Parts: sequence; C-alpha cells; structure tokens
Amino acid sequence: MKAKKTDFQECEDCACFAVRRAARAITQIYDRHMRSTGLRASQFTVLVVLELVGEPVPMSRLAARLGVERTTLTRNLRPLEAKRYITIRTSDDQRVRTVAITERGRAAAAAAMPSWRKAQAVVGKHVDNASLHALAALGSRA
Amino acid sequence: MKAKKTDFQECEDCACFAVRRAARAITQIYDRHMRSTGLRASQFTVLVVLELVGEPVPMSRLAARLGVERTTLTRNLRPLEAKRYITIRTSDDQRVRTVAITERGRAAAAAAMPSWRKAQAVVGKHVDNASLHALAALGSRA
DNA sequence: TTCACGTACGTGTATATACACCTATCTGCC
DNA sequence: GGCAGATAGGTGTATATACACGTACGTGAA
Repeated sequence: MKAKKTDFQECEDCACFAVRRAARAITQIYDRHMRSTGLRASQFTVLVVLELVGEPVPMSRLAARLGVERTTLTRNLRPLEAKRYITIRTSDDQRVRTVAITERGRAAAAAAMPSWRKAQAVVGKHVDNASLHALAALGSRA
Repeated sequence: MKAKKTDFQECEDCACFAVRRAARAITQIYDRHMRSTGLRASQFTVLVVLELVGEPVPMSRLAARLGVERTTLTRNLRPLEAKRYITIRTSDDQRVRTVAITERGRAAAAAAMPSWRKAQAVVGKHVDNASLHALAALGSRA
C-alpha cells in the first residue's frame, strides 16, 4: 500500500499566484517607465484618482476607491505628502481627514502622463482588454 | 483662452491599477480563508512550487519560477525557514544556495489545501478561466 | 445631559516588493 | 598559477500591504 501523497498539481491554476505574479510583472513595467518622473505607479494612481474626483476626499472613501485597506492608505500617502503633492486636513467632522491634490501634485501627475502612456501601450500589447476589464470589475466589486 | 488642463480620464483604464487592485482583492480572499493554517497565500505558493519541482532549487531559479525579484525571495523565505518548512543550504558550487521543502513544509502545505480550494472556488466564481490564463501567460512571459 | 455605541482614523507588527550596491565564488585565458 | 570577467547571492533602503488593536469624535436615547 502506497503512502497517501498529496497532489499539488491542481495548484498550478492558482488564481492568487497568477494575479500576483502578473501584478508584479506589470508594476515593474510601469515603474521602470516612470522612474524618471519620481512617481511610482501606485503613487501616480492616487494622484489621478484625486484629480478625477476633483474635490477633497475623506481617507476612508479614497481607500475604498483605490481598493486598499484604509490603514494601508495612511502610509501610502506619506511619501506624497512629503513631496507636497497632496494635503491632508481635518474637516468639520473632526474625525474625518480629507485628502486633496495640490498644484504641485497635479503638475507631477501631468508630467508623468507620457511615461504612463508608454507603459500602458507596452502592457496593452500583452493583455487583451477583455481580461483587463474582467479584472477591473473584480477589483471594484470585492 | 482657457488654461490647458491635462485630461486624466484615459487613466481610468490603467492596466497597472486594475491588476494591482485585483491582486489585493484576491490575495485577501485567499489569506482570509487560509488564516487558520498559518500560511499566507504567497507562502503557500512557494511551498507548492518547491513540491512540484521535487528537488532542491537554486535561489535564482526559484525566483524566476515565482516571478519575484531574487532579492525579494531572499526575504520571503525567511518566515518559511523560521518555521522550518524549508531548508537552505550551499551546494557544490559555493555560490549557489539551494532551497528544499521539508517534511514539515509538505505537511503544512497539505493541511492548507482545503482552505486553498475554498478560496480558489470563491475566486473562480468571479473570474473566468480565459482571463486567468491570459494573466498567467503574461506573468510567465515577463 | 450624559453615556453607550457607532464611526473615522492612526500605530504596532509582520510580510511583500524591488532597486542600487556590495561580496564571494567560479571559469577561462594567458 | 593567476587574474579579468562573469555568476550567485545578500544588505541597505524605501515603499506597499493588511490585521489587531487603540483613540478620538459624533449621535441618539434614557
């Protein structure tokens, strides 16, 4: 009688592994393209969202928009605040802290657009839009 | 004449944002399911790959398989080594360090399989296989 | 009015991630 | 044999990520 061996073969299709590895690969492409701009892809994203929203956003709401843990956002904003790309201030409700993009931040994001477009084009050649939209839908739902 | 405003609308389709957000969401699903096992999804992945390879693997080759930076892997292995799920030893070529899964590691990975399957099933309901395979292909190519 | 409860947020801790840079070892050529 | 260049790997530093837990503030009911 053979010893019962666990079969790990099915783990080849691990969705978590696939999406994490893809995220690493894609992030590197963006970060390398954008290195000269002084903005990481993830930081660029924050600025863009702030710009698109168009008005100061409470921390929690921004976190929800970005799909990051609230506590993660707190630290992710640190480098952006240090560069004075954003400001964080207390609102009427003293519990709420709102995040706003500054002129500097807007300028930095605008300056990074060409690099972002190049990276977006490179990645676009490797992933079809359908997959991307499926992913986007998943991210926003969860 | 209006000031030239940068249009960030196109950034809504940022592939980097989409895949990173999806990775965060999916990782949380796996990690929450697997919490009781004491293994993070990413750690589980390392053990599975080691198991599937079936023999001690040099650091660099393992890093390539996982699609992580070599230097990232060095630190990612730390918790696994601390739990004695893996061993790292020098090989004939004194420069090369090979990583091997231990019996403890095998047992831990096997014990985590049910939780992994549940998470995999949950995520499978939200993403179609085609998108996943496209992603997997991208990750392995890059 | 006050207090219990809910809401908004930060910190401590641990892991994950990558780049720049450094060291140690191997290998082929002289 | 010995050195130049290639190869394998780690460390310093910075960012990204999330959970457990704690604190401050607001709000409605007693």
